[in-house]
Amino acid sequence: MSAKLHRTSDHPLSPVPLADFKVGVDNVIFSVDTQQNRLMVLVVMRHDEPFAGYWSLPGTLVRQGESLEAAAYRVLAEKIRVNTLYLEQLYTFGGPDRDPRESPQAFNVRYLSVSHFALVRFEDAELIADGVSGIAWYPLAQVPQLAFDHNEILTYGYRRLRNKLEYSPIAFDVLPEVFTLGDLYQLYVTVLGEGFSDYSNFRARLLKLGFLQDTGQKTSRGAGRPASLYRFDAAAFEPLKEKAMVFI
Amino acid sequence: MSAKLHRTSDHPLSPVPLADFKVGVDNVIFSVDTQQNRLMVLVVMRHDEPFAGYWSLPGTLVRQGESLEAAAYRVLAEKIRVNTLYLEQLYTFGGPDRDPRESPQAFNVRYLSVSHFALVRFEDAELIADGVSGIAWYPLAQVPQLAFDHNEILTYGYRRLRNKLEYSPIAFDVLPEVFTLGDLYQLYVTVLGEGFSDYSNFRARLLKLGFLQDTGQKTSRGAGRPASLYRFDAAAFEPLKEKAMVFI
DNA sequence: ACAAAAGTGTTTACTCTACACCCATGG
DNA sequence: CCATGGGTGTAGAGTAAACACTTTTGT
Repeated sequence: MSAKLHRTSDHPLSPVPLADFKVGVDNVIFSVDTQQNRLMVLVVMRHDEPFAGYWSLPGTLVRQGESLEAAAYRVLAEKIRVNTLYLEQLYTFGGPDRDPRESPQAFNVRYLSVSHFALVRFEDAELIADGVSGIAWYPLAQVPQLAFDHNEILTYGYRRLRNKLEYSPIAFDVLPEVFTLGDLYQLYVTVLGEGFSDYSNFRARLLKLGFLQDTGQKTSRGAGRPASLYRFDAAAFEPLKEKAMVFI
Repeated sequence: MSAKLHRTSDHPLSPVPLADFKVGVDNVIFSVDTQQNRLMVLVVMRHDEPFAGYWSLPGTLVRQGESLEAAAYRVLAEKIRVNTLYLEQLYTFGGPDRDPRESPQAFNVRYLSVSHFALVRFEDAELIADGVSGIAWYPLAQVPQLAFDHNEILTYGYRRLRNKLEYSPIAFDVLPEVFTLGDLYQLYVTVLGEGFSDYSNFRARLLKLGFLQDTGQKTSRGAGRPASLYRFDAAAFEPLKEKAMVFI
C-alpha cells in the first residue's frame, strides 16, 4: 500500500480526503457432521445494532498490534474450542455502504471485512455458550438470511471449500489421526455432493497417489467387514504439492 | 465484519483498543510482450519516505466513498492508458509492522494492503510519464528488490496469474479481437514457460472445446503459411464456466 | 444364512503425449 | 526450391467411469 506518487494525492495537504477504516474479520466456519452427513456452518446471533436479532458469521474487529490472521484465530477460539482446523484468508469486502454504521455523521469511518474460511472437526468442536450470545451450527442448505453481506461471503466460502477439497489435503486437518477410507469418502460426498465419484474409483485413485499410509490396524463398526485404518503421510504428499492434483 | 458479541470488546467502553487503518491498494500489473516473449511487470519509483528511491508496485490509498475495486482501477488509470484488461483482487496483507509508517508515535495508524492483480495488453498500454515519477515495465525475472513486502505480493500475483491462465479465459481479455492460435500459444508459453504443452496438442484441445470461432479470415506475417484468425466466443464458453477446465 | 460394509478387478471409452508429416507462403 | 511457420493425423500410454464381484464381519 505504498503512497501514491502523484503530488495531488500524496502530498500531506492533499485535497483528496482518505477514508479511515475499522477492519473486521469474519469467518466462514465449516464442519462436517459425519453422523448425519451434513455440511454445517457456524453462525452467531447479533444482539446489537445494526442487524440486532439476525444471525451472522462470527467476526470481530482487529485490535491494535493484532494481525489479520491472529484476529481470525481469536474469533474462532472465542466461539468454539477445537484442536484441529484449517484456516485461510478468503476475500476482502470493502465497498462503501456495506455497513450501515458508515453514516456520514459517524466520522466517516468505513468498515471493511477481511473474510476467512475455516474447516474444523465437528466431533471435537465444543461451542462456547456464554449465556448471552446465541451460537449454532446450521446445515448449509438451511442457513437463514444473515446480517450484512454475510450470505454473499458464505457463498464465496463454500465455493472455496469445494475447490480446496479437490486440490488440497485439507480433509486430513479435520479427520482423526487415523481414519478409514470410508470416513474420507463420506467427508467428500458430504461436501461435494453425491455423484462426485464412485467409492471404488475414489479409493483406487487415492491409494495410487501414495500418501495414505496403511497402519495395519483394522476397525469394526457394526455390521460389515472391518476397515483398514490409514494415516496421512505429509512427507509423501510433499512432492505433489503445487501440482494440479485432483482428488475427485 | 460484524462487531464482536462478547461484551468485553463489543462494548463502547471496551478496554481493548481497536486498530485504526488506512487501506491501500497495490496492483501487480502483468503484461505479455509478444515481440520479445517476455512477461512484464509494471513498477513505479518511490520519491517519498519510506523506501524513497525504491521501485514498488503501483498503489494508492483508498479515498472516502471509494470502493476497493474503484481504487484499484484508479491506480491503473493513473499509470497507464489501456483499453483491455483483466483485474481481480488478490490477497490482503495486513500484519502490523509491515509498513514503517506504523510507528506508535504516528497515532497508531495501521496500513493494510488489499492487493490486486491485473493483466493488460502490452501493445496498447501507454505509460503515463508525469515527468516526476519513474515508471517502467520490468521483465518478471529481472524485477529488483521492491519497497515494503511488494516482492512477496508479486510472487503471489504470479502464482495467481498462472492458475488463472490455466482455468479461465483471461487471455482473451488481453488479446486483440481476432488472433491466431499461434498468438494464443505464445502468450501461454511466455507465462507458463516452455514445455507446458506441445503446440499441436494445445491447438487440438482448444479447438475441441468449441469456444474459438474461426472468422474465415487469414493473416500472413512474413514467411510461413498464413494463419486463420479466431475470435473468442463468450456465449459458447458459458457452459464451461465453473468447470475445472484446463487449457494446458 | 444374510445383510452390510470393505475391498478388488475388469471392461470400455476417452484423453494425453510425443511425434511424424503435409500445406501454403515469402524470399 | 527451401526455410518458415500453420495445420493434421496417429500410435501408445495412461486415466476415468461404470459396474461386477469377492471378502469379512455382525446379527
